[in-house]
Amino acid sequence: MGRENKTKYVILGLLNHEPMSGYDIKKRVDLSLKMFWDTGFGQIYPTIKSMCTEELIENYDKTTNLGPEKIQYRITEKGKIQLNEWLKIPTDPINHKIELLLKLFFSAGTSPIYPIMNIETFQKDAEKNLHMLSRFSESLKPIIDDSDDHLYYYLTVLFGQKIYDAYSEWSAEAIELIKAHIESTNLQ
Amino acid sequence: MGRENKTKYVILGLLNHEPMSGYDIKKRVDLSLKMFWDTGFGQIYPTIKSMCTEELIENYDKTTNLGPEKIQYRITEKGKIQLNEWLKIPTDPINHKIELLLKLFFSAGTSPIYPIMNIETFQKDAEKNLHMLSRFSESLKPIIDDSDDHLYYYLTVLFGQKIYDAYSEWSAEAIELIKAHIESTNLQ
DNA sequence: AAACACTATATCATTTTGATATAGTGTTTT
DNA sequence: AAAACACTATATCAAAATGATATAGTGTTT
Repeated sequence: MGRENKTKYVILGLLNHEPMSGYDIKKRVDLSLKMFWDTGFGQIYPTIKSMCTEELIENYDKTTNLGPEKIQYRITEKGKIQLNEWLKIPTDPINHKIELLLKLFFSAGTSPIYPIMNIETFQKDAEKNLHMLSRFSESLKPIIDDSDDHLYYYLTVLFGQKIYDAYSEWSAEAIELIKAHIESTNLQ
Repeated sequence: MGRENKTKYVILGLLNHEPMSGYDIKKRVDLSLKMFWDTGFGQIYPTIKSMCTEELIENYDKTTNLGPEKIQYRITEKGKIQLNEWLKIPTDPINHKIELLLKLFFSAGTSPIYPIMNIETFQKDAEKNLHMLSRFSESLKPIIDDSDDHLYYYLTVLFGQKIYDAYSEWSAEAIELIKAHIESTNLQ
């Protein structure tokens, strides 16, 4: 999206922890970041290449021990500096892209059953996530002061809990308001 | 993005309400949708072109009355059908892109002042939005049953209130937890 | 041995982003 | 009156992101 490659920082952040291959990066993103960030191979592999020529990361070890050839990368000093610079600069406000609200906004004059169905699906998804997050939260809460890693990981989990809770609450209220609206317009 | 052009539905949705130019569409997006959807000229103008050849919208009136030439478009029957189809289909879960959390996740082992500063900025932005939204909310609440438009518009405002409230709450708790963590590690 | 699932890298078309170019109009400042 | 500025309006561009697909090896199950 013209200007700044954010995937670069995902790769720097992960490689700052331990050396990895492109495939490992994708797995780690899916496991730990997916709740607030996602990226695919189509972005990871080309970015790795350009980061190598920029010397932010470097080829580490071609572990031809087992399975398909795996190219391991590690962060360089230059890469560490760039990561730390990024951590210090202010962050732009979130740019929300919420297709459900776009649909809702354009749903005036149509049957309310589709908005309601869409909101219900949205609510179910939120509750599924809340369920999963509460397990994470319970296991992390007692150990947040053991290390920075635990604390910051917990903060991302807490964020997830807050927003999915907000989504769930909104869904319930929205459905109620739509149903009340149907009643009210039927009475007229 | 491969696959489906969402901007198409933004244009269909807005033109379904009234005929507009590309510039008008951008203005309307900035005014009404920006909280949950944004798009720029670089997407609007090319999409308008392809939608014209697909006959989803059509050139309406070149109002050469005053100011620069303005090209007005209106939705076609085919466009209305496609909009309604889209409103009926289930919506994919939100794909969050929250750079603040990405930074936080990678902030272990660094000075906590930058995470705290970033969270404070985030909280201030949330509270600014809450302020603005409460004004919208107060004026919309009494008239939600007057029309579908009002109801659905109110629901998007309510959504904004719920999430910015969640953001604000999380920010306060996150800062507290980071500060407590600093204390706790200093004591050891 | 065929089918399937998984690891691993890579590429592609399309969409999105954010910036910039161009040009006319209307208002304010010097 | 000229210059500076703000706004309307359309358009294009490079870079980044998305989501799909291609390719190929490995290991397990049918």
